[in-house]
Amino acid sequence: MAPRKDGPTKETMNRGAWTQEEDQKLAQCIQIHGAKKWKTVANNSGLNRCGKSCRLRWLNYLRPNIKRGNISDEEEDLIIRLHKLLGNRWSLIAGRLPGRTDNEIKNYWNSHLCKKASHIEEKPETSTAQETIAQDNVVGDNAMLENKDSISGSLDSDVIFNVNEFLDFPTEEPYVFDWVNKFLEIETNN
DNA sequence: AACAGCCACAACCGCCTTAGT
DNA sequence: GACTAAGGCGGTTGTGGCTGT
Repeated sequence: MAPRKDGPTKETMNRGAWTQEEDQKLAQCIQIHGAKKWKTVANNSGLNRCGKSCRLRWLNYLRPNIKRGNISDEEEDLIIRLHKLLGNRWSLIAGRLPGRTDNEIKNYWNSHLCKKASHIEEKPETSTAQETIAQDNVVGDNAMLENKDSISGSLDSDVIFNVNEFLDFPTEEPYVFDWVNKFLEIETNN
């Protein structure tokens, strides 16, 4: 590692909850520099925050089209199913839920659904074939993701499906639940 | 009213990946 | 190809608010 340039250090960096004023400054700076160059944004915003912190604040709270709170039953169900399929890949799961962030889903999972899901696990009679399929595919998830440019199937499962269909659906509202329905159809057709 | 315990959520930390030189 | 900085992600922690005693 090269020696660090002078600048705000961990000790001098502003930390903790964001104020309205900071949010405004950040939003203005992102308008100018874009929501990508976080180092530049952090340096030019006048905020004594690191790029990571700015990024997180923008992605989770200031970004347009963010939905806050009130996760619907449908969304909850979708999260549970996606989690079965993808595991703790929060950003991927969030990508299937328009307006929701990975942090929000992660928090929601840890505080609400974790117990709920484990409770469901304890009742094997309620688990369905599609859940079994999902479990199988979680195992091969990494490999599948690496090959997501090609049509691939699960190695150990009888079920063959197109990874692109699972990961590259449009995230506009009506399509999201179609995606789940499509997923469920696999089980129905078996 | 005061306190303790619990819960939800915002933010930070550390690791890994990617892009640039 | 090696190295560095920055971005991205998931895990974890800190804290404020709520509820029960």
